[in-house]
Amino acid sequence: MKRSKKAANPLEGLEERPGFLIRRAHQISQSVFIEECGGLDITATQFGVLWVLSRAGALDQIGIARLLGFDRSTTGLVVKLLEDRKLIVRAPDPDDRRRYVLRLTKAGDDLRRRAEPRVNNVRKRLEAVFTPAERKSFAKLLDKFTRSFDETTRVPLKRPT
Amino acid sequence: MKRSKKAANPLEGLEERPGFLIRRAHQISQSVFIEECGGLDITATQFGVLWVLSRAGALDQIGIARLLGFDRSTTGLVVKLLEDRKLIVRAPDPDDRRRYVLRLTKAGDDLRRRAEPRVNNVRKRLEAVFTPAERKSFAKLLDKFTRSFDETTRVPLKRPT
DNA sequence: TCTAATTAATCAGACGTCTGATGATTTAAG
DNA sequence: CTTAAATCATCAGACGTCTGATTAATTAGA
Repeated sequence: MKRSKKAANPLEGLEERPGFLIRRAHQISQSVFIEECGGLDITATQFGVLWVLSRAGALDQIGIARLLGFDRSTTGLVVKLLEDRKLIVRAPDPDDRRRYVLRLTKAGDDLRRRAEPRVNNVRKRLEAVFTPAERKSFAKLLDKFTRSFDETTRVPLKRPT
Repeated sequence: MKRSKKAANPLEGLEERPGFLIRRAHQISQSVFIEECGGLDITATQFGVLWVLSRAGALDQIGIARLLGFDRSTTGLVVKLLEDRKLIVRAPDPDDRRRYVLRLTKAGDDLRRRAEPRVNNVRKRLEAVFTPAERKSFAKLLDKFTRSFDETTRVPLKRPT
């Protein structure tokens, strides 16, 4: 009997590695977002900033980073992009001259409002592959996973519980 | 009774959005990888290429992309990087002049071998937050999720089952 | 008070990722 | 055989992401 040098599946075990699967899941969720929000010319990251500003009111860059778990540098770049597109405005904070206070403009809030239903659609599409029980379990496990590592990241998430 | 304009948690619901949690999980898994493999100067993506070449033997860029689910352009850039570092070599395929056949060099395989235990450690660390049952469930759900969307991605994964 | 640690923002540099386009080659259809 | 479609590689351009450094401002400690 011949011993085949390469097994039928040379990549055995790949589909069990959490790192690999998470990367793939992220790739998928990004592409569904782009698909759904294509016409609006907005990315998931950018929407996150608009969304958090509409929910939390005025914030500085670090505030946004803490709520969304973005890196400080990343946040700075995204904010600059949104400011250039006049979707947000920056004003120096009179009480702390290191800071700039960010707010949504009318255009920014309009875009956020138009995007919101599409973003909900993204969620629906992503969750559609699961049964209700699976959906719940998936969210719970992801939540546990991310919370467990929160403190080890450069920007620990500021969240309840 | 006062109705407060902003709830205690203005970001309610964020931690249930799969897109958000997946992004965060990816961020975490990347940073654990870097932490663990820091000294070796290799990223998860680069390791993926070394790993797949050691498992599947010689491949062209598209072959790698299909096995790992990388974009063609991404693969091209990563391959170039590894080639510059002399971890892989490219040779024109005599049977198809559009292709280049990629192989690990000795240095590339050495690096892969040194990285492997650390990569296993990454996995252990990521999974350590779960009970065995949760671990299994998490992998299963991620697998179902990624498989379900496979065909909608630019590079559908070539995998068994 | 004066210094030291902390914090906000920014920048340079590197890598990953995708889109859309192009050129070269191979394969399939007439 | 010749043309059209598919395939591989590559490039330009854009955005996201992180690291490490710097500058400016605030806060805490001696």
